[in-house]
Amino acid sequence: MSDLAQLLVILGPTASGKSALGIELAQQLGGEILVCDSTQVYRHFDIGTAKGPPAQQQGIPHHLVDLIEPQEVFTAGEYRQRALDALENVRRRGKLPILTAGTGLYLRALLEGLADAPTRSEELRDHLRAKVRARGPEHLHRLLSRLDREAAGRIAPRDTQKIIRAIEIRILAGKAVGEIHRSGRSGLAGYTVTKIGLSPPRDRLYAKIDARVNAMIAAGWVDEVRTLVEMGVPADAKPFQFIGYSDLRDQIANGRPPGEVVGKIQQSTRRFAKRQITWFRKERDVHWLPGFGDDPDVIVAALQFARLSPGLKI
RNA sequence: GGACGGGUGGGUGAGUGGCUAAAACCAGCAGACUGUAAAUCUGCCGCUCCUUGCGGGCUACGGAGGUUCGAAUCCUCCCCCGUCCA
Repeated sequence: MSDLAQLLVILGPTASGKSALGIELAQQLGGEILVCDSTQVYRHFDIGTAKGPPAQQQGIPHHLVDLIEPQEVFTAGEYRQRALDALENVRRRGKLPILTAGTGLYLRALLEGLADAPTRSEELRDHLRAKVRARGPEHLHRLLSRLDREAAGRIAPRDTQKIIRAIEIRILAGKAVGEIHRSGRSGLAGYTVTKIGLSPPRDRLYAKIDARVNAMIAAGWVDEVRTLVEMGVPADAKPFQFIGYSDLRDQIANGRPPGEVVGKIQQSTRRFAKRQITWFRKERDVHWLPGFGDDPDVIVAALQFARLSPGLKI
């Protein structure tokens, strides 16, 4: 028991104040931040992914940010690997690791592990995607039915992305997805995990999101996008799929005012927040706090809860 | 004052007598998701009742009347909005 290190997780939808709370707790408890966010691992995509500028970080080290270049593809497996390393480093320094998590899949990959499935194969995927273009998504679903009936029953006929992954696993591993999943996965060992969830009221969260998008624009998001294009980041680079980036890029390319797409960006962000909420709802053992992470009451409550949790020596 | 065009569910917008609680899209809500996850996908979406059924009731297409077995759809009057002529 006393050998177990503590890991504090702060989870919640975008704009709920995870970073602010994380920094506050890190200061109070001697911690460092581990970011669990699929977008912040990309370098050069800063404003739109809400990376806190150094001034905001109060000297608290932030890990798992700016790991790769825009052209690279990142995965949950890769994240898990890097997060385990980062976690170990923080622990070794005797600091409290505080994970601020907005990407549910990555959080789960770290805490619960991933099944022993093959990594993605770009060649196979290109091939399968070509099939979809030629014959439609249903064709691919029928193919999956023949290869892995169980998976086909679970995946919607038009969910091409998940169908491709299932076929990929079946072909590369020679086994059905279900079989691989049933053989288990190994979660995070050696840590006592304490989870704090932020769940501000929906209407206030949405208002905050709208305001934050405006603030991002005011902070020079458009120039950031312009620079990315000038740097030669290809239009199909993964991070251009992140909310707002391709909208702004297209506006710039067409010589239209970026303000036109602000409403659309706010809306996409709200919908994204909703999906995060749905995901986190079923996360187990979360101590939910009904406000924003920079709300003094929430900070007090979070500190109190963190101090009570087992294994935390402060 | 006159001539046309139009007023449909939160929005846009189809629908010209029954197959219409009303297409489609958007928004919203709910959900799925073990290697692209800020991705990808699914369901619901007037109110209400229950014996949850291709079930019942109620309300609904600017307003009020009328025609009809039956009207968002036809007729009359009225009220708004747009364009044009005076």
